[in-house]
Amino acid sequence: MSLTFASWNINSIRTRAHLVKDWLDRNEACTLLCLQEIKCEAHQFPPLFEEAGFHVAVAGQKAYNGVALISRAPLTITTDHLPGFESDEARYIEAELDDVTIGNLYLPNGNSGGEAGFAKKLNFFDALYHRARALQQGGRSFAFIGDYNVCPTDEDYAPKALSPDDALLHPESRAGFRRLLWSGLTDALRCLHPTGQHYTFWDYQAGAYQRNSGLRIDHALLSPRLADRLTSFTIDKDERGRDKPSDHVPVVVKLDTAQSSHE
DNA sequence: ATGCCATCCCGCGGATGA
Repeated sequence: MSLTFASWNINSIRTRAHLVKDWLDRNEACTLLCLQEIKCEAHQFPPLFEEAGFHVAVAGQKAYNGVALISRAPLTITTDHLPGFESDEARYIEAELDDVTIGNLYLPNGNSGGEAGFAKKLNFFDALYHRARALQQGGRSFAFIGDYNVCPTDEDYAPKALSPDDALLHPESRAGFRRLLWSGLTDALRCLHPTGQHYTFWDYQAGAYQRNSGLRIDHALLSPRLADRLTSFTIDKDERGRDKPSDHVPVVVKLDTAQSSHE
């Protein structure tokens, strides 16, 4: 069957629960929404989604980070942390939806905390690579979607939107992303739109959105069989223009019906 | 120019974000 799923760094779900609910109501084809930076613990997650019939799974923590899944279909949670990422920070939750495994991730920014902070970012990339290998070896179709906090190439950020030494541009950050591609994953946006500016984040400061001074940092990486089913990747840029928006916008992946195997 | 803006915390300014 076809499958549509999405990712949105919401920058506090308690502040923007109504925006998410409105978005879900206008995007009925979206089966699963992956959220990052919910910035609360599970018991603080707004109840309106479950009250409206959605299935909700939360890996939360106080004040910072936190990821969640909001689904129209029942989910099986496989893990609420990324194996091999040695941290208590809530940055990963993974679920099975039919025959597809979805990993929802919030990668460390890497600009704070000095060398240890940047090492944490690289550690997450390394753990994600090993998670990909494990899922591949288990024969699973999977997608890693979320806020990767990396601009993969110079085409993925507006001139002067970041300082040249920013952790989002660091060669080792980009190498971590490329290593996932080399393991066989497909960058869904670049598969369909090989060139051009396709930003997913605009800073709150200095009129970045009005100047289109953005970044492409929210990505979906697809395993080979899912990449074969990819039909569209859309960036819901209009959400950035709403009242009190997140600084990120939703990205939506559509997959066609799986082909049945012959012989 | 490392601020501009926005979130969180049992706040009264600081850490974090990217």
